Amino acid sequence: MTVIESIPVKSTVVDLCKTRPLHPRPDGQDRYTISEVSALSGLTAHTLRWYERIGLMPHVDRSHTGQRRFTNKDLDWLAFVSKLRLTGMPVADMVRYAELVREGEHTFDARQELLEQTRRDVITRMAELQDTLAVLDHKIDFYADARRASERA
Amino acid sequence: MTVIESIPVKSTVVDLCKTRPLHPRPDGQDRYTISEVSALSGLTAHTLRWYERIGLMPHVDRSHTGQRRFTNKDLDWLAFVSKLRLTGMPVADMVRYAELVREGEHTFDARQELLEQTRRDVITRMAELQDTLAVLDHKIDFYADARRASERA
DNA sequence: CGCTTGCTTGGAGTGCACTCCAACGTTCTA
DNA sequence: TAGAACGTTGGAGTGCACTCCAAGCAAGCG
Repeated sequence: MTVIESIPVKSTVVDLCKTRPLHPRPDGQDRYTISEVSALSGLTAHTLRWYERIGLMPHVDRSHTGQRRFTNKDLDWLAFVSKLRLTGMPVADMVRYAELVREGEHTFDARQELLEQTRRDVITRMAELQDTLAVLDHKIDFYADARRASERA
Repeated sequence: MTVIESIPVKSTVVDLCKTRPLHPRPDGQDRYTISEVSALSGLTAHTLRWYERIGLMPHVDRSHTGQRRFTNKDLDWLAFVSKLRLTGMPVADMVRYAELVREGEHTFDARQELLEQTRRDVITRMAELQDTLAVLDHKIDFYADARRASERA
């Protein structure tokens, strides 16, 4: 009951590059409206515009009337950004990373360092969560025991 | 290099109840000022007052002039609350839990359910973090490879 | 063509969890 | 007993990450 479930560790080798449809449309016909991207990415249209404004998106292509048309590349970037958000990385740091990407290949080292720091933060956070699990289980057991005792009475 | 370090799983049996000084002062002489509690708990004095105001602390004892005097019991509660914070539980939910505690033993079931939901959330979050780790490692490896390639050149 | 739905903008608003302020009273140390 | 350091309050302010608004074009359908 108290046993800590081992988190199923995904196979480390990335084997999903071909197994799921990476892009709804093939390159060349990849011009998505903001609401399509919203549905695909899980981010609201508001958030997509805001990401662009703060520099977390490279400038998005526009139709002849000025409406946004996102590409497959934009979709990939948003997927990566969403992963970074899940790590708990602050938006300001993600903007910093986006700037480094814009600056070109000479920023590879800085980008690697940023990601390695993020990785360390994730490891730390996982250890914290593991600790809280022990406390939670301890309390849950206490209440479960109390229930059993009262049922016997 | 890409291998996911297994998070050291703490022994589940709680063996720390006696091994570290649980309370700086023995019961009976346990009257701590707010700044002492701040130092002991890692929470600021501001936050301690705020916790009391919103009902996340039971009402704290006062000196004859109205200054707060915290007890060992208060310290224990704060330690538990800090653990709950680390789970990512919103403050509003922690206040709900505190209310249940104030209402007495007939809320054991509700408290257990609240903690079990929190436990599920923690497990989910850990899985998310594990996923981000795979993406992070993938990118880090890419940059490391690029560096090795440029060094050979 | 008209209608509905969608997209545009700058700027303002929201919710959370603190964090700080002013103006004062208390406690400790020399 | 002076002075520094600490404590009190209600209420206002901060930083983050969105989230929404109004007013006005744009796009797709019968």
